[in-house]
Amino acid sequence: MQYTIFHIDVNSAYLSWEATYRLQQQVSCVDLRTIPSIIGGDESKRHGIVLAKSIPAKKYGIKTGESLFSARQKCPSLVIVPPNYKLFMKCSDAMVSIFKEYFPLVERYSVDECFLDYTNMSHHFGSPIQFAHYLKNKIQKELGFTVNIGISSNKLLAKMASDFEKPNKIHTLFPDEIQEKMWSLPVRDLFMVGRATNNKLMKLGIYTIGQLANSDPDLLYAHFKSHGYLIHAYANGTATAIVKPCSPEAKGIGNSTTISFDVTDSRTAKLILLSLTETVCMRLRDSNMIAKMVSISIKSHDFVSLSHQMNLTESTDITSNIYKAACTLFDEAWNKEPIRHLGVRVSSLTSKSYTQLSLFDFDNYEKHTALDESIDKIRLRYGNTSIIRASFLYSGLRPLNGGMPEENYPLMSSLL
DNA sequence: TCTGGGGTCCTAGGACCC
DNA sequence: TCTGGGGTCCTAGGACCC
Repeated sequence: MQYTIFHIDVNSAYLSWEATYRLQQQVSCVDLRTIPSIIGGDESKRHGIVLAKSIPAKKYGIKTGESLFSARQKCPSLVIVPPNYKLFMKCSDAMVSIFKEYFPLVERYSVDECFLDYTNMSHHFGSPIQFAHYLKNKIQKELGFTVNIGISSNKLLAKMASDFEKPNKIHTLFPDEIQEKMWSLPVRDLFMVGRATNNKLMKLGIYTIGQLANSDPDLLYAHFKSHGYLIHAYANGTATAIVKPCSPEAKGIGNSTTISFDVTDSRTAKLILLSLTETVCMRLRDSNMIAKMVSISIKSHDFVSLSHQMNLTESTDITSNIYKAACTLFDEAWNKEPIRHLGVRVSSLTSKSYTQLSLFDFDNYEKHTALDESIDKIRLRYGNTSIIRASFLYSGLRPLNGGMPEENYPLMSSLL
C-alpha cells in the first residue's frame, strides 16, 4: 500500500500568529516577521526563554529555548513580545478547521503541526503538490500566516521534508530522494536525534544522516539500546505509523511551574503544590478519568531535579486526596535545598465510569466529589479565581497554577 | 545558560518471589 | 549464609518531542 502523507508546519508559529494578530488589529503597522523579534516569557518571573523567533532574529544566531539575556546580547535591538496562548489556540483551531473541510483524517501532532493523509485523493483534488499549494495559499489568504508542507509516503519523511527550506515552501522527500535530500544533512537534524545522542554519535565518527543510515545497527544497539535501532531506521526513511484518526487517550496529566523566587520553607512549597494540584485535578475531572499514580518533581536553585512517585490504594480524582499524596511525597523527597521549580503529575489513568468504591470510603467520596464539582462549576462560570482556598489569602501566591489547554491534543510519540 | 511547560518512552537497578 | 539464577514489578532518572 502506497500512502501519500502531508506534514504541515506553521512557520515560527507563535511569532507568526502574534504578527498576524497585530496586523489585523492594527496594533502596529510593523510586521514582527520582518524584524528581529521573538516571543519570550517574563524574566522577572524567571520564565525568560525564547519560545519562537522571527527569521531575521534567527540570522543573529538566536535559538528557541535560549535565555532572553543571551538573545538580547546577540541582538540588542531585539523586540520581545509575551506569549498569548489563547490566541495561539484560536489560530491552531482555525487552521485545523480548514484541513477538516477536505480531510476525514487530521492528526494534530502539536499546536502548530498536523499530519494529513492524501492517499487516494488525487483524482478529486489533483496531484499532491498541486493540492499542497492550494492548501498553503488558502491558509495564507484566509488566516494570514504561512506554513511549510512536507510530502512523502510516510510520516517521518513528510516531517523531515517540511523542515527543509522555510518559510512558505512545499517540499517532497520520497524514498528515492532520501540520498539526495536527507543523507547530507547533519545527524542532529534527524527526528529523535537530540543533543545527547548527537554528541555520542559524533564520538563514534557519525556526523551525517547518511553515515548513520549506513552504519552497523548492532554497533548502534551497543551504544543506544533500542533507540539505536530506531534512529538507524529513521535515517533510512523507514517508519510504519499511520495517520491517526483521533487523539489517543492521555497517559498522564501534569502541571509544573518555575517560581519567581527560591522557596525555602515547606509551607510555601505545599501551597504551590496545592495550586498545581487544583489545576491537575480540574483537568483530570474534565477528562472523566481517575488516577492511581501521583508524582511530584522538584528542581533546586542549582538546577538539580528529582522526582518521587507513589501508587494510591485506590484511583481517585479528588483534589484533597491527591494533594495529600503530593505533600507526603514532598516531605519524603525534599532535601531542604532552595526550590526553583515544582511539579505535580498524575498517571495510571482509567475511565471514571469503571470506578469501584470501597464501602468504607463511600460517604467520604460522595462528599469530596460534590465539593470538587461545585468548585469546578463556579470557576467555569465566574472565572478561575472566583473561588480560592483560604490558605492562599494574603500568601501572595497564585491559587491556581499551570496551563490548562482548552483542547487536549494528541500527544507526541517518537513513533512515526 | 541569567536556562519554560506540556508531554511520551526507555532503562538500570533494587526488591521480592520461587 | 563462604550461596544461584531467573522472573516480575516498581522507581528514579534521562532521553526525546513541540
